[in-house]
Amino acid sequence: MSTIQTSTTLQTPAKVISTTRMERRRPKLAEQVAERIRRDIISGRLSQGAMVAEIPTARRLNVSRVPVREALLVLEQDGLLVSESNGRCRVRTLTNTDFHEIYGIRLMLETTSFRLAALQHTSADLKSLQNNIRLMERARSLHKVTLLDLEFHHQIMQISRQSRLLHLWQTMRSQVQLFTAILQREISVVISSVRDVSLQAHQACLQGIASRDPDIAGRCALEHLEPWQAWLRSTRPEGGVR
Amino acid sequence: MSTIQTSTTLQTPAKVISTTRMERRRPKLAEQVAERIRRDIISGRLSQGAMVAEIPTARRLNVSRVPVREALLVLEQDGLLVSESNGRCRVRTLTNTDFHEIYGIRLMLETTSFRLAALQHTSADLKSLQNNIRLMERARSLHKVTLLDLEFHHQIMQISRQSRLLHLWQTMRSQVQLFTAILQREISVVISSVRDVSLQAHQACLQGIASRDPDIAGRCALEHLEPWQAWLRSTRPEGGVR
DNA sequence: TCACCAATAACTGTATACAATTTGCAGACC
DNA sequence: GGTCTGCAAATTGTATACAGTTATTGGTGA
Repeated sequence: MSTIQTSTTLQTPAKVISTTRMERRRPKLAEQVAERIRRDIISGRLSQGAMVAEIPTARRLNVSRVPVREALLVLEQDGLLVSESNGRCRVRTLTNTDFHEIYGIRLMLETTSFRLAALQHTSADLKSLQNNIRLMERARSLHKVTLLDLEFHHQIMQISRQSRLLHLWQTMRSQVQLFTAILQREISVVISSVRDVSLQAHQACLQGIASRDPDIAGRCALEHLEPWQAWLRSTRPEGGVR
Repeated sequence: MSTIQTSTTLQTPAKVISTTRMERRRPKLAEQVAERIRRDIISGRLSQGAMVAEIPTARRLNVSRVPVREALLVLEQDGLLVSESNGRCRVRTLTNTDFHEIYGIRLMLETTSFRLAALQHTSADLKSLQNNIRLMERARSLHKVTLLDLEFHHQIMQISRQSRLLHLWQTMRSQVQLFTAILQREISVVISSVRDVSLQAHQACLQGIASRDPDIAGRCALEHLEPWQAWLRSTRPEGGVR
């Protein structure tokens, strides 16, 4: 009993240690468990409000309770779980208010990162972003497009070179993913249109950052997220986030 | 072996369970341990770069390793500890770059909360802030002033009524406290001057929020934090945060 | 004196054990 | 039928055990 059982229906990342003697430590079980539960929540296999108990989870994944406990602690920090007063955990239920909140927080973080990126980027950074755009042009699945989109924004966070900003983003990232996944399940989206909209927006973002003007770059963040805001407002107008 | 030993030199919060059958659960050991280590770091009893190992800490606090492990996980999330590739934890060492970063993140969070507070506050909220100011007028110790200052900003976060903004603030809060504590240890400050400066700034903040204009309120956040920024720049100009 | 190596001590990662609490259910009682 | 009660099962909080890994120390040879 030492590795997560891979026989169930869920796919495994199979992140074996790269043999290239990188300074990469063997991923702790807790991390694997957290990642697995995270995927289950985002994919909807664990539905909102579902209880996530330590013992059944540990049994299901064929590990002891200790790594599960730590995983749950992390997932609670990430806002995917809420712990009740009796210590039990449930998958967080997202309301429309939560959607607005997540949107607002994301706007705050991205505006800051865009501004910093505009001030601090190197030509290599721009190339990297350009590459992401090229990859998205060729993407043929919604999943791939979604991943590349997230990666694009992550790259900009990294370009801003602020470990704490990146950290806050990582904290919110799971919720953003959950948010996106839920929306995609609710509304039927067409791959090509999503990709084209994203591409257009990303190209604008890249230009804004390249301009080295933080105000222009910051406005790009706002404009990129605006469509979501509009859609949210039309769905249910629930107090302004900004 | 079940409660944190209180015999050492460190004071204890003595947060006994309120017998008033509140829906308040008994605080877990992990939380108490985390709080204790947090205090030790902020107060400087645990110096920067010091190793915080599980077994000695568990022995010192007279608990088992499990609560300590969870506490360390939380404190790492809070940015007070960094874990090395071998799994060991050290107290984070703050450089001047970190000071700038923390200042920048705080400015981002506070600007957002000030804007939201301007839009959403009730008269009770303003009364509460006013009360904080009154208490500070009477404060006679630097410690008290510092606590009230933090409480003032915390209140504004709460007024903005965004659980995730509050959560990100809580995540950064320890580092802000550490930041402040270190500065106060480095530069000799006079109680009355700190209090007077804070009071003046807080009064301006209150007015800005009361104006219900998010732009004015946001500018208050900037102006409140500006002195720190100036001081930081004069100490060592290290790349603009904004 | 310095480099190298082995034995040992200490620490982390994970599993298991146990006590206290909570939940759920079955049957008694109104 | 509905509600109360008490027992059994499940779950959490904490402690301990054990294996594998890392740091340390002390000694040996050049």
